[in-house]
Amino acid sequence: MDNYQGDLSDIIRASGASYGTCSTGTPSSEAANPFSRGHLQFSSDPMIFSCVLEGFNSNFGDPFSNMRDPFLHELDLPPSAYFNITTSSSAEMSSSGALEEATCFGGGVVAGSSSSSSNSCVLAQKILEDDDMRRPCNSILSNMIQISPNDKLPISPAVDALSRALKPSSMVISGDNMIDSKTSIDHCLVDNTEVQISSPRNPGLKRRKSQAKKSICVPAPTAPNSRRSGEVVPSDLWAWRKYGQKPIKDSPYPRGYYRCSSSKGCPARKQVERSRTDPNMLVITYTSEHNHPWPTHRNALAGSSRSQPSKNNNIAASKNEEEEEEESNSGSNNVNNSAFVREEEKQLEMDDGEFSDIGIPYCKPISKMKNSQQLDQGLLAELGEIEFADSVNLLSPPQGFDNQKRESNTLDSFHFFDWRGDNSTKYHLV
DNA sequence: CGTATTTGACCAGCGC
DNA sequence: GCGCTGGTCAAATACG
Repeated sequence: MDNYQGDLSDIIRASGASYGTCSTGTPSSEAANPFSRGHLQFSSDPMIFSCVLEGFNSNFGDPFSNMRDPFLHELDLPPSAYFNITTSSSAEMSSSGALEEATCFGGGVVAGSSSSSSNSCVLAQKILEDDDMRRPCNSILSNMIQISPNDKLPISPAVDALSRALKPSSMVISGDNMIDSKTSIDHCLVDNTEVQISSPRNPGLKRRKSQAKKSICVPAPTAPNSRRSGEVVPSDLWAWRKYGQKPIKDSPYPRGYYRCSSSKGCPARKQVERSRTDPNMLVITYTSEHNHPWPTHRNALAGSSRSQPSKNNNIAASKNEEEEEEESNSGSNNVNNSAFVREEEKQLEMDDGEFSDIGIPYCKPISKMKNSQQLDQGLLAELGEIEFADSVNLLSPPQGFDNQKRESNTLDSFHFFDWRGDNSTKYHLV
């Protein structure tokens, strides 16, 4: 059981602000490792994407269980390589409320197309197995690729390969042959887009003892998510309690220290600080592992951060966000879609007879779809801005947690990532 | 009143 | 050994 502590790397998240679809695949020959393979695929239509996760539990009954991304056959990836790719919209795209985002952990290939906009932003992270954690679900984010509009910087060999793989309608980011953990490239181009690579292995940051760390970089939410400081921290599935804040040398931004409050005595820590190079990005460093399963019931988060809105606050906050976004995005017409989603999710909730006891909003889990055919374009067109972010239901849970989760099945992923702000997705509430 | 956050103090690792 | 810096503790404070 300890071998599969839930962690960020256990998550697959896919979201589409406007339309999206996601399906899960069956175990392949690598079934022994439920995270052995997976990929996300975006269609050329910026409004539609799909994700296919291979090597996952077949309980989802996905008719596309045997589907494999053709790119998979072209890549020989070690099982220890993990990827996270996030594509987010440009300013123009976000102004219309559109966002594409996908995260794939667990090894394999991440494939997909960015939005049709030439200045779309892609954030990809290559995750390599940490020396200290030779387990499938414990990986270290060793590299980060951020693609943002910039046509001034020279292309580098490593991401030249990336750029070749990143086609307008289909892009593939593969593993070790692209960028390894020792990559020192800072910038390069992909389709006239700057690719910024940063590594958490900052020589200026000394390690306390020899703790394994995983660092990720996420867009900094813009909506206040913290009580006093105004600092905003994207929340995740775990409950974190802030226990300290320190100014960091050579950085104008302080670093916040958080410990897991989901379980008493959990050694998991995370540090949140703004990127020195891009204040719009947050660098989150996870230290140690959780010694407990994911919180399976809202009560398990009793000690969660106050900055994470409670159920009523969630609704209110979401409404406010929608209102704010509607105000800022004059072209957006998502109100009706939101209502539709609520009804849809209400029905799902009733069908499953769950979630009602915890009284919290949740993102529609992909596994609750009767089958992936429900994800056809027509339905998705109505779903509007729904985000398929229920990583827990989407993914096979970590080994050992499977039964527990099936029993409780009340795990809510609402807080897995609370990517608010101009370029973030929106949660739709029940 | 319970809980989360803030913040100064303290501790530990590392380089000189 | 000393100083610097990062990480943690815990009392004070704020919030619901």
